[in-house]
Amino acid sequence: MSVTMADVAKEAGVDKATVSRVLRGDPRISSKTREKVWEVIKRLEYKPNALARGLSERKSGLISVVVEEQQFSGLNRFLKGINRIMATVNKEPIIYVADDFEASFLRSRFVAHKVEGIIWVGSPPPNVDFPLIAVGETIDKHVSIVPYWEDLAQMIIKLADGRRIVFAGDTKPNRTLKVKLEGYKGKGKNSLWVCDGTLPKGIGRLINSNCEIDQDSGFKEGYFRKGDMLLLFNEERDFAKAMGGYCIHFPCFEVGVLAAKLLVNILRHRDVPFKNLVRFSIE
Amino acid sequence: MSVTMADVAKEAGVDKATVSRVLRGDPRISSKTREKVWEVIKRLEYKPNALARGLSERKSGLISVVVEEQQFSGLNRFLKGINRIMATVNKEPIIYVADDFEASFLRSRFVAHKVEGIIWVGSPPPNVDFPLIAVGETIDKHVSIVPYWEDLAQMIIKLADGRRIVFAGDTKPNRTLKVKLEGYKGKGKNSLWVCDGTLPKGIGRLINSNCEIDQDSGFKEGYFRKGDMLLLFNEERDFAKAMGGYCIHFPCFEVGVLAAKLLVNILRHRDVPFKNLVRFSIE
DNA sequence: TTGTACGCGTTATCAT
DNA sequence: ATGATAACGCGTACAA
Repeated sequence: MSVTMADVAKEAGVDKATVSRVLRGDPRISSKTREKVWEVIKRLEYKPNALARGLSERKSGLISVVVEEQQFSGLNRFLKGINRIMATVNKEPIIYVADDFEASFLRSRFVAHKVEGIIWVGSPPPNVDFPLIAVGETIDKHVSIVPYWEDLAQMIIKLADGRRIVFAGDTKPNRTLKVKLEGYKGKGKNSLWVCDGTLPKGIGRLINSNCEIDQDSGFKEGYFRKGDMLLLFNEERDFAKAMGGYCIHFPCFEVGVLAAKLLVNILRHRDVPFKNLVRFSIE
Repeated sequence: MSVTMADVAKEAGVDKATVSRVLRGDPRISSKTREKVWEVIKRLEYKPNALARGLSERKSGLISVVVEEQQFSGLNRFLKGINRIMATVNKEPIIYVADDFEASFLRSRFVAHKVEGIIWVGSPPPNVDFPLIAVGETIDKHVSIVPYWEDLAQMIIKLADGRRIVFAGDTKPNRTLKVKLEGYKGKGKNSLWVCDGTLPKGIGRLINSNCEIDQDSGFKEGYFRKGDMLLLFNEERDFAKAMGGYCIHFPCFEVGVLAAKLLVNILRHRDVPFKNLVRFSIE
């Protein structure tokens, strides 16, 4: 049996209500009793029961983080960002990596636990009746955090400067980015190439730069020419560097912090910007 | 105001207690009232309040997942595994990526929320008074899931067969693995080499296999020879393949499932194996 | 088979 | 400035 408010009250010789007031920093409590109560609280190592508090206050101190996209790399940094903020406001994040789950299932869980708000990475279902931060897509009627794809595409195009753009590595560009890059015309045709599975032949020559390029490769797929621009993502920075390519970086931690802050502000009924763009960087 | 048990009771013309019993599958309820009650429950979309239930039952339906190691790649798969199991037993995982947090802080949160158990990736503090599954290290008096480093080291050594072992890529081998590999002696000295930052010169030649190896490189660091064995981790499988190296794979999803199952069994007071080894695979 | 009444640990509304 | 008491929503021993 853990120590309750009643225990503290009895030990301090006051009423439960007084303990509650001390705990919540009620100003109209004499500093004498306040000190006495705090002393007992610490001595008995009393910790308020969040369930009882929640039941009484009609809020749980729980928020939920739903991550749809299994491929979301940098999840640890993202969650760390969320933790960083939520810890300061005494809210615990319940996590769901949800490729598997029906929206209705999740909803019933959230309703049951009186979750106060949701951070949803991916496409939240329509008509969510919780405070919601959507990460990744712009959602009508919800605050959203969206990668600034347009900006990224333009950075890439500018950097490419006519060279063929080649994506390699385990993380591939998503559909949105590919669409944004569709307009790009480098020299020759096939000015954008997303490798799947294996690295293009010839890519090693970037490193051994004294070698000649395959004469027959041209702009054909399957061959990497020295003039091509190589692009990788987050985790493969070492390879990008080693191969003289570029690495696209998405600030997952910062986005986690932002999402958490936005949600906290919503819970406090403050105004928040509806659409929040996050810039990539290219290194 | 959400619909409560009392609402259901009134609507169905029975007592709250009866509704509660129906909900909990109490066998001594007439099938007639049971059906009636279920009908109302569904019609009103009644969802039991987890806070009230928890307060009454003295358990919250919450467990916690603490991930210490910021570098833990495959976190999404791991969490997905945990979700998969926990969803079947109606437990919600609270997540903490905890490099930042004091153990005492975490403890107070867990006590407050009446967390039923913890899955801790990394090194849990001593004297945790929660049911605990430790992932990554063997902890006295706690059930643990540990990577089978010994086995991995031996697989690597066997595969290397005298070749120099070279780790490249953004994910590096940890201390434990390096220690296990210390005994390995390949041809020449420096038979193990962990690249940091940039890829070794010469690595590209693996792909362009018609090139000659740098004559002056020998076993010196900074140069990759054709005879070397290249090793990468999880996310960099494409590169490993492309470069004729190997990729070490740790089954994060399965470990998540295992951790969750073990914890559930502990909560049900079943016997569980104390030390659970998880094998790597090399592809 | 079902209803009554109390307890779970807080917060909030009255009093005093 | 503080105490008494009624919610909050559910489970359960006891009674019927």
